[in-house]
Amino acid sequence: MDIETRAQEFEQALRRAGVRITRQRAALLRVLAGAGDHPDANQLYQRASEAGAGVSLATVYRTLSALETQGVILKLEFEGEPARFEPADGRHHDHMIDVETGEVMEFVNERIERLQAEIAAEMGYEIVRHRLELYVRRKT
Amino acid sequence: MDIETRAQEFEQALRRAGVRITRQRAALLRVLAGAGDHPDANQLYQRASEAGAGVSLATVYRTLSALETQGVILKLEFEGEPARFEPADGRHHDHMIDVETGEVMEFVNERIERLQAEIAAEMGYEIVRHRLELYVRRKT
DNA sequence: ATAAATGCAAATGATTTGCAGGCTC
DNA sequence: GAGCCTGCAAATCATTTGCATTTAT
Repeated sequence: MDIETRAQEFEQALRRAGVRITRQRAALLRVLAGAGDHPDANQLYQRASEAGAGVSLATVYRTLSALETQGVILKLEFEGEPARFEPADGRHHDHMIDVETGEVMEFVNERIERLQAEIAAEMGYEIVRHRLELYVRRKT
Repeated sequence: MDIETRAQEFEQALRRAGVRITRQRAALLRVLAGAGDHPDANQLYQRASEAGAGVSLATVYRTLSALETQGVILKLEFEGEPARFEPADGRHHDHMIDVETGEVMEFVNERIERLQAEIAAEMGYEIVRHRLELYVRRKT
C-alpha cells in the first residue's frame, strides 16, 4: 500500500469519528503514513515543516492524541526518551531496542501472547493491553 | 528478613560502592526496606518525612538514583504515572497492573523469559534488560 | 453559521541541577 | 580536613492548555 492510500485511510478513520481534516492534519497524516521508522512528536513536526506544511508543535501533539484515540496510531514509550509513534495498521507486534544504536525492531510471538493471556486468566484478570520491550545488544 | 536487616544490607551495598550513608539516606533505606507496595518518589518523601527524617525531595531523587545505580532498587515506569521503585532483592519478576484500581501485582514466568531470550538470539542479539507489563481488568 | 481547530505563549509535572553551607569518612 | 551531601530554588524537558482567531463542514 502506498503512502497516499494509507494516508487516505487514516483520513477516513478520522472523518468517521467526526474529526475535521484540516490542512495541518492532512499533512501530518501523510508524514505518518510515510514513516518507516518510529518518530517522536518533534521529528514529525520537523518533517511536516520541511514538507512545507505550516504546523505548530502544539497541533502535532493535539493531532497525535486524536489519532491515538481513534486507534489509527500507537504511542510507544521507551525508556529515557520522548514518546514515539507508529501507524497502527499492521498486526500487533512488540519491540526490541538496540541499546547501543537506538535502533527499534519489531517482532511477533504468538506463544508469548498466549502465555500472557494465561497468566492474567489464572489470576482472574483479562488483558486490556500490554507492553513488552526487549532492550538488547548485538551478540559478540 | 526483617526491615532493619534488609536496610542494613542496602547500606552495605552502598558503602561498598563508596557512597556515604547520611542520616537522610539511612532513613530512606529504611522506608524502602519496609515498602510492601511500589511507591513513587513523592510517597517515599512523605513516608520519610512522617518518620521524622528531615529529607528534601531533591535528596530523595538523588538517593534513589544512587541506589538504582548500585542495583539495590529498581525503577518501574508504568504508563501515565510517575516512576515507582521497589527493592531489587528478590528474584526477577514482571508486573501486572489493574487498570481500574491501579493495584500492582508481580508474577514470574520462566517460559516467557526463555522465549524472549530465544527471540533475541534468533535475531543475533542478547537481552540487556526487558520490560513486560500487563495492564489488566478483573474478569467479569 | 457554528463548532472545532490552530498558534502562541504560558502552565504543568516530574525530575534534575547550581550553589553555598554541612556533615561523613 | 577534604570532598561528598544536603536543601533550596531555579532550570529542564516533554507535553498540555487557555485564549483569541481562523477554518472546515
